[in-house]
Amino acid sequence: MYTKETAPKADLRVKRTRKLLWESLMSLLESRPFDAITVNEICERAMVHRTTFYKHFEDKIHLMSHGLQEISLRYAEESYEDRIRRPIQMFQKLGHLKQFRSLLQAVNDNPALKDVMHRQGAELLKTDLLELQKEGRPFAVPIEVIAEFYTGAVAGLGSWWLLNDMPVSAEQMDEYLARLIHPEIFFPGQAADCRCEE
Amino acid sequence: MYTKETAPKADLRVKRTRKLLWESLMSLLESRPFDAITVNEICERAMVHRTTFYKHFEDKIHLMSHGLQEISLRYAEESYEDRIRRPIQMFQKLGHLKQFRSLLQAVNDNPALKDVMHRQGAELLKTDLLELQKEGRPFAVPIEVIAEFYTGAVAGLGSWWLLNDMPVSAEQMDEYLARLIHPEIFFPGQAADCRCEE
DNA sequence: TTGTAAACTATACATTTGTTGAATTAACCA
DNA sequence: TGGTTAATTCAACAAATGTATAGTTTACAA
Repeated sequence: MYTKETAPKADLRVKRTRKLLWESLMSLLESRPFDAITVNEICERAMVHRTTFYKHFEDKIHLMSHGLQEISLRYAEESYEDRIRRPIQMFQKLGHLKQFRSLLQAVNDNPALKDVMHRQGAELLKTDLLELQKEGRPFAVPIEVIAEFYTGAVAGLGSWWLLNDMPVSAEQMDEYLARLIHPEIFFPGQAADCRCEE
Repeated sequence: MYTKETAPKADLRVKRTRKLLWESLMSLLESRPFDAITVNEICERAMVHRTTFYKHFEDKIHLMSHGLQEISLRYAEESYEDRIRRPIQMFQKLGHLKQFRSLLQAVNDNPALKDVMHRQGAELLKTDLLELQKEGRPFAVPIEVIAEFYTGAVAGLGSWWLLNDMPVSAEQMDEYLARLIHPEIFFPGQAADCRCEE
């Protein structure tokens, strides 16, 4: 593998090859589930030789992972509060962009891809929490534990929601989430709106 | 495939074949990760022809899934309260049985297997919650949503814990979990011990 | 005990995956 | 613009997966 994920000063050819492969995969996903797509097909449509593919990515999972990473960077530009409070809505907003509908579906019905997304989500959340901790917010539990807990919960919920064809609205899902999550987790001390008495 | 998962009146040969395949896989897992084990090897050690394997299971994931199912049936005999309140400890107790150590590890580093376990866990929890609901306990959120939320959270936490070589004790993990989980979820109304002020 | 249905074995095949080594092409930079 | 380097292509290979078909064995029950 020449350059793998990290491309310090990407050659024009490298950028083009990756772009073609990614677009090919996205286009194939519109008609077929991820598992039914072969590396060969991706390469044919991208007009890139199969050995070239393997010089960039270990397998199609890593191609997806690479693409998801880039999307998640864009996603990370949203405010922390929005990400925390309305994760399912954010998620859905992404899914509404036509280009991402089949992508989300693909991720959701492939455990390995779900795993990739889970990891990316947890890392993102962890850096956010670290930031808050530096600002002096007192967490009763290690932030790494919080990140894994919350990411797992949201991922589980989101996965179920997608798998069942979104039986309720994204707003409703976030509302459920707000009821299920302990306010102390993200806003320790200031939990005036604790729902215990509700 | 002759009989697949459901064996109404299992032939002696069927039972034997499956037992041999399962034991073979378990034994191989002690020396190699799941992904490094081939169907061929499982069959060689089990002294079962490869085509026979495929007549019982789609692939090695399904063989594992079948075995996990049986273990999870035994696990389900524990009390509801224990399962809910000390999931990580239960999990670990299982891992302490020598026969299950490598199994847990195998599940944890294969996303597809984690997914299988997640689904089994969620189903188990859902039936428990349904039971409680029938007894008149008022849930503020659909029990299916609770089940997915909690299963995801516990799975995320457990996975992280195993992946990082159990940096803290199982008791400590359950303690963290108790702090992170909103008491209202499982014990609505009776949340006298709400930790909001803590 | 014996017939039969089933479970199992055997052989052969098509696909996909991932790798290797050598030849070719094209981006870059001096 | 031309030389160099790195990316890409090409051909060939090994290993694993999964399937199809035909033949053999064996558990079970009549």
